[in-house]
Amino acid sequence: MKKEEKGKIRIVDIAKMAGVSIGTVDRVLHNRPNLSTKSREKVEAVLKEIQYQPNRSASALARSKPLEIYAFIPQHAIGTYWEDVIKGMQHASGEYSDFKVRTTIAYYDPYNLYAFEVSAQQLLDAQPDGVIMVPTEPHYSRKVVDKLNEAKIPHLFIDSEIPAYQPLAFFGQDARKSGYFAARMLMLLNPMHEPLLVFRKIYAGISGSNQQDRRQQGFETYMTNKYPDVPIHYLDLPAMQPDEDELMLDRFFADHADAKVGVIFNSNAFIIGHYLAKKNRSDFHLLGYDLIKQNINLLQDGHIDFLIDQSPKKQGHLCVQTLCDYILFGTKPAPYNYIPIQLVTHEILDDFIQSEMEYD
Amino acid sequence: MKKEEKGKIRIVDIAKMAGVSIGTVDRVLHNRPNLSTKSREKVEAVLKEIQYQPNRSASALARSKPLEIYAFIPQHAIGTYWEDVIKGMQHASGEYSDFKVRTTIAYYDPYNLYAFEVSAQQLLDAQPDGVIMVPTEPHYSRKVVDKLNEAKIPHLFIDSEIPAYQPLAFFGQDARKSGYFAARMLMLLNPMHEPLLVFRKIYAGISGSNQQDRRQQGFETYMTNKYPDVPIHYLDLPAMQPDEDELMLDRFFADHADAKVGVIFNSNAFIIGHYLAKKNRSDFHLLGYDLIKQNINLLQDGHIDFLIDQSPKKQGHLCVQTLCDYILFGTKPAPYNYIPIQLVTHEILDDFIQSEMEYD
DNA sequence: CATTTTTCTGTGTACGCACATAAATATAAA
DNA sequence: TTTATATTTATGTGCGTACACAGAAAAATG
Repeated sequence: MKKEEKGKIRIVDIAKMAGVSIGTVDRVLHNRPNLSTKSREKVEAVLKEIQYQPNRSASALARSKPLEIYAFIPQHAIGTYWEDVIKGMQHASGEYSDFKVRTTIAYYDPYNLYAFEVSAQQLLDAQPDGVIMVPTEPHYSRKVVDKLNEAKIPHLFIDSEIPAYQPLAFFGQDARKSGYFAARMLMLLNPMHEPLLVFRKIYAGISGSNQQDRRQQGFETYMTNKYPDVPIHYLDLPAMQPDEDELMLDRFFADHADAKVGVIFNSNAFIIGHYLAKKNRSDFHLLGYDLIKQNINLLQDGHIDFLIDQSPKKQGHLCVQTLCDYILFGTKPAPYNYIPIQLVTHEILDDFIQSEMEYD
Repeated sequence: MKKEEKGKIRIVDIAKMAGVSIGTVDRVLHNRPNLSTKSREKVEAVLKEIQYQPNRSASALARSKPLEIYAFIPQHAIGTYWEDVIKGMQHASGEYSDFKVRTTIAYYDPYNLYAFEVSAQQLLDAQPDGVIMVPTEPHYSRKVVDKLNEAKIPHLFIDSEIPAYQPLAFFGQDARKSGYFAARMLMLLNPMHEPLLVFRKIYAGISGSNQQDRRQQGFETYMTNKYPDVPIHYLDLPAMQPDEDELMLDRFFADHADAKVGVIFNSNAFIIGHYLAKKNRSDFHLLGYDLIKQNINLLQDGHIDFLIDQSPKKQGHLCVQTLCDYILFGTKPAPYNYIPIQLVTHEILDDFIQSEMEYD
């Protein structure tokens, strides 16, 4: 970090050292065609000795075509968590606008195979320079990933990981660990070791997200290890019509009147929170995920005790930034980028909100 | 965020619109001398209509003199918290190296007025373009701030705030809130409402940092409001020679054998943690601050339950970034930038460490 | 074998945009 | 009108990119 300061090596310097012209050096750097093996070797020899760091400003200034980044995101998400992820992406895109970066959001329907494939094809037809995608159902995602690999389009996974598919990098939380941690926090709210309630959201019979399932697994691991005797009761909310929810919740709470603590492993905590507020149950403690508006309100009112934040805007931002740095400057990212598991209570909520505003 | 995309307005465009040459526009933008009132007005009129966003790459490329940022930091801090702050600064500096930014760390002795003034004068003599400083004792800091204002050198405060001095911006945690939150977390570990122990570190009779005091205030506010009947016992460790510590701790713990929970409002939790480890007291719960190496080890061993993280590297990074953006591009920062209060346990520690590595 | 055409390789250079200074012009003072 | 000063214009610089072009080598044609 100190060496380059003074005598920054420029591309002309390399050309001089290698005894070729700058155009030739450029060909090596971007491995473009039309150059002989000898001159390639000469340049590569020089590059090995000095480690060349191109001037990003000059590079940006000179680039002619814009860099097209596509984000492939589940569409059912308007007004929710994904909205913040997208904001973060757009913010990064704005910061890189001098670098001629253009970010496009492409939505897909994760519950409709046919529609999904159509969207995926549209994505590929656009011939983007890089793709950020949220892998949902592994089988669906596989096809897209294969085609991206075939077209040699670098791609990142965000939110949910499928290690076998080997994207350029993954950004998101370690879901199991987060569930494990959630269990510990819940048990702090439950010193009398009363039963725990777990609420789940089921969309059209499908679990919805890998993340939800993995968090639950982590939670169960903790409970099995540390508190095997604490009973856990589950309620699946189909949540097609909210009025049904209330009936189900009435019954569930009546059946487990001794429970004082509950958890839901997605951003729908507000459904339970609203119910608690309506029924004036201030004795019940709830842990949920994500600082979406409805959850925030309930956290402030005291109907949600803990929210685990995932810094969605930061995630979106990091993805765009990482992908651009890779494509433009060859910066290799870490394969796994785990976002810290952040516990938010009403006391410290404001600082989290303000901090994420950084990416607006 | 969409408008500029297509027809980015350049400085020549402005010149054309205003009917002057680019040099004249440049004078207005950087308010340099030697231009008539009429042409200034003409250009300003145009600038008001369109909102000009200079191309940062071109700007960086063209700048001739480097931008000198100085960070003014307490020196007793080697091997501790400040080290990470500095790493974050250097990382940002590296990222901005194409923008010809140079960051220099200047240390001062916060416990020696004379030495402090000498350091401050050296800082001012260097005529930096911007300064990041940690205000310690208000009276000491005042003089430096006054001189910086006089020389019109923009400056930020990091870590500790003195609102009356009105720096360009503040970066750090809301210390009172953090203490308030710490109290809540402690009480979760203390369901039987046993007495609380508070450990303090006193350097040469001086409290050390504003932050420590403010955290304690927040803590006491919470306890007074919510648990006025829980006794709190204080121990001040002069901590000049560690062997004395042990004797004091022996006595303190003996006097308050019923206490199961303790807190220390600075990064010296490891002192208590080491003691607990040595005495094999695994029943005692401890909350401390900062992910410094010694604390991390004890968190992993289970001798510290909670650490509150301040993202020191991120803070350092943000400061340099903010200051550069302000000086180079006139981006006005928010006056208060509160870093989220992050609760770290051994379960989720790794993700925090990895996340901060982003700034290495 | 000489000559033309095609393919390959490498060179030169305009361009992107803001900045800064030298040169040129206009204006005022002498 | 000359000299000094104020104001504006013209131009070169920073550095990497990408393309047009020149030159050389190889292949094809007569």
